[in-house]
Amino acid sequence: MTSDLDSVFAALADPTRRQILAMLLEDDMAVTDVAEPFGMSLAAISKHLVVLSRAGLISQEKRGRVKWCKLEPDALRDASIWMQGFGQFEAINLDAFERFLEREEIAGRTEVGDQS
Amino acid sequence: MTSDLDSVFAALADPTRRQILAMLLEDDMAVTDVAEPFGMSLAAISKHLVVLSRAGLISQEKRGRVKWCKLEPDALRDASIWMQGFGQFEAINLDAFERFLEREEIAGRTEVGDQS
DNA sequence: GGGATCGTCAACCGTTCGGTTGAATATGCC
DNA sequence: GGCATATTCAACCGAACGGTTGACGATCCC
Repeated sequence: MTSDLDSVFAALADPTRRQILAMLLEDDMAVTDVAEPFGMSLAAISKHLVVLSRAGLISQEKRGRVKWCKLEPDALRDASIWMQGFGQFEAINLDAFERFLEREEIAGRTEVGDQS
Repeated sequence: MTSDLDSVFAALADPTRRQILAMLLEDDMAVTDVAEPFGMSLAAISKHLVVLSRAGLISQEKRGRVKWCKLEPDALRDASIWMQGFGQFEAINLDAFERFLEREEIAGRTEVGDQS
């Protein structure tokens, strides 16, 4: 739900967003601090954070007037499982991968008749 | 180069393309056969294949008049390493991940002054 | 209350994306 | 040669993306 592959991969496809994730790997950060290293408006960063948030890759909690951003690495779990099914880079839970493919196929089929 | 994270993740962000990859997991396929299960024009599938090809996720070899599509799972390697650095889902080569982050950061910086 | 700070909203802009259709280019086969 | 098959090209379309700017709403603090 929160972390479907479409939104997760789309979120990861932007280098700014990947860099934000890498920054959050170190520690939680306020939006303004996230924006600081980028030569980009705060609004732009805010939008990137929305994308990451919708993909489930981060969570945001407002404390006072500052909104703290926190990495949510679990959202990468399904995506990672999906990818690992393709390469045999390391030992993989092939079972999980196959279940995942099935789930996605079903999701794809239901989507067709279910554009809300 | 061929498999930078931008293009790989962008390619994976589309469910049609992920399904194509899953199909190619079974066997190499001709373009027409790839297109068959999708309710979509051949031209659309052809474009998807270009995207996958540019991302390095598949290779295409023309034999006669039919062009065979082959999965190239190695292209997922870097992306997989990148992702695994975030979650501690399984035992990971953290070293590889850190080197990767650095490489990406450098690439990001050079891109700025280098829009050809 | 009032000014500064934090963050988002809304409108806009140019580009890319995912799809279509119709024409064009190979190639295979009789 | 000539027709069928396989695939791409080119032009077009609407929607989504990534960014900007300026106004706005909260919150902190004096």
